[in-house]
Amino acid sequence: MGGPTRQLSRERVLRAAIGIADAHGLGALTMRSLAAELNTKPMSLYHYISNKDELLDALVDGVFAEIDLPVVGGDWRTEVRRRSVSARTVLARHPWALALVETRTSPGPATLRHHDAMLGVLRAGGFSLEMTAHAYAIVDAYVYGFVLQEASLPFDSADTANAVADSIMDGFPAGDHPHLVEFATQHVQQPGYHFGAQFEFGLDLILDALAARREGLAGC
Amino acid sequence: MGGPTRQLSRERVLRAAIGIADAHGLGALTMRSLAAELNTKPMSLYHYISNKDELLDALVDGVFAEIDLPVVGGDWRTEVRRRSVSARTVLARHPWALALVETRTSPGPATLRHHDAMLGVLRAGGFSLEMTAHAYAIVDAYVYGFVLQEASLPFDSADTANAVADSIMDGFPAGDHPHLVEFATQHVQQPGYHFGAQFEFGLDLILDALAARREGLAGC
DNA sequence: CAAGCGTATCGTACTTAGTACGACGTACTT
DNA sequence: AAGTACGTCGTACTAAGTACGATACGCTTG
Repeated sequence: MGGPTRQLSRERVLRAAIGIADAHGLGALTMRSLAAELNTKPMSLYHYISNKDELLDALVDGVFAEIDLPVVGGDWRTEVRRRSVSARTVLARHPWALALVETRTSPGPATLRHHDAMLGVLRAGGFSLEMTAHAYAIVDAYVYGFVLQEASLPFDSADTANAVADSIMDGFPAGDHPHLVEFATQHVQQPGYHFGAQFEFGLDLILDALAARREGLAGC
Repeated sequence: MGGPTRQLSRERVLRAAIGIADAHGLGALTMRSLAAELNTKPMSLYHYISNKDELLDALVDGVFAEIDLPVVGGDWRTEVRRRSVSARTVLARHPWALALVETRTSPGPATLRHHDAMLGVLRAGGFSLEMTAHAYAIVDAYVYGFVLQEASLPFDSADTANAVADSIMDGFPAGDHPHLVEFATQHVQQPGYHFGAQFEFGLDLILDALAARREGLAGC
């Protein structure tokens, strides 16, 4: 876009790829669209990435790099909470990333650094190895799953929720799905409703529960 | 496969599609491969599905249909637990389903029935509308996220975990990622390790925490 | 300055996938 | 017996990934 065509670079390629995926979805990210965005031709890209799969791996790692690293010295609850909020924000900004995570199985450097920091914070916080495994699995399951739900919501705001609900309910006998109807009309379609606002409630609930079992002491 | 080519039907098409996705992944599910599996030609399929997108929608709904429906009369904790374990089992059996969930935004009949039952169980269990929203969001985030993690693990068993860990650590200065190394050697590579076994621990932790706040009473 | 070389770029074309269009056959109706 | 509707499929167009090899540009070396 504008200006003389600068030299290509792996950096520029990756940045442009993220831009396309953010703006138009993963489906719009093709070698051709990527080349066009960079004012070049598809085959020129293959000097910086060996194939599209490797490009996708790099994108995932790039997203992980955007997430706040927890600080190993600090209070475990504070650090885990901060990085979880950050992870959720970042993943919501790049909704295509989660779909990729599921397929890619070769973690990049930023991903590894991230995992290492999280494990370090939990261990330093007094969690046993086994409880560290539990805690990390639970927190990440929650974060990923929450983002996944956000991404698959058929609506963005209460406004569109209305229309969507109506269109879905069409074609079903009235009285079917009574709880869904109650939920939609009495909760989702209320003024201040915003699905995303629930994130921190659940996160704190989970962190509380983990704190209570940090060293194996039973519940309350 | 074998026998005279029976009459096609939407049922047979969907069943074959699920079979291919289970066996060889979503990527292997093409209109051509699907046609071949059914001893027919690609264009014949279009009499039963209007396009591939609609096929994918139908697949997602088919997967939801496999999940145990919670019983609205029963104890909320028992029912939510049972259906969550079932959901995790089903989604693990069809690992491609989660990737689809993220893109599809028009829920099918089985999906709606499922949501309705879950909401009903929670409401009947004494949860306020708001706490129902929280509880459902948290439980499902956990279930989805856990399955997502399982699906993206680079290994299936402790055996392969070993090899994978080694190959990943190659190319990094020794001493980098100390916590990751500790975690891998002291925990993941121990005899009985199995990531999936953590599922119920986390689920119970979350259900305990929800029970404690069911009606807004503070923590312990 | 000329010759040579490595690297970045790109033109062409092959392959796989989704699917539009319309022809064909079979079975059931009238 | 003739028509009709529906299921089937042959052909072909489009989009996308990428192999192969040619080209072009800039830097080194004699």
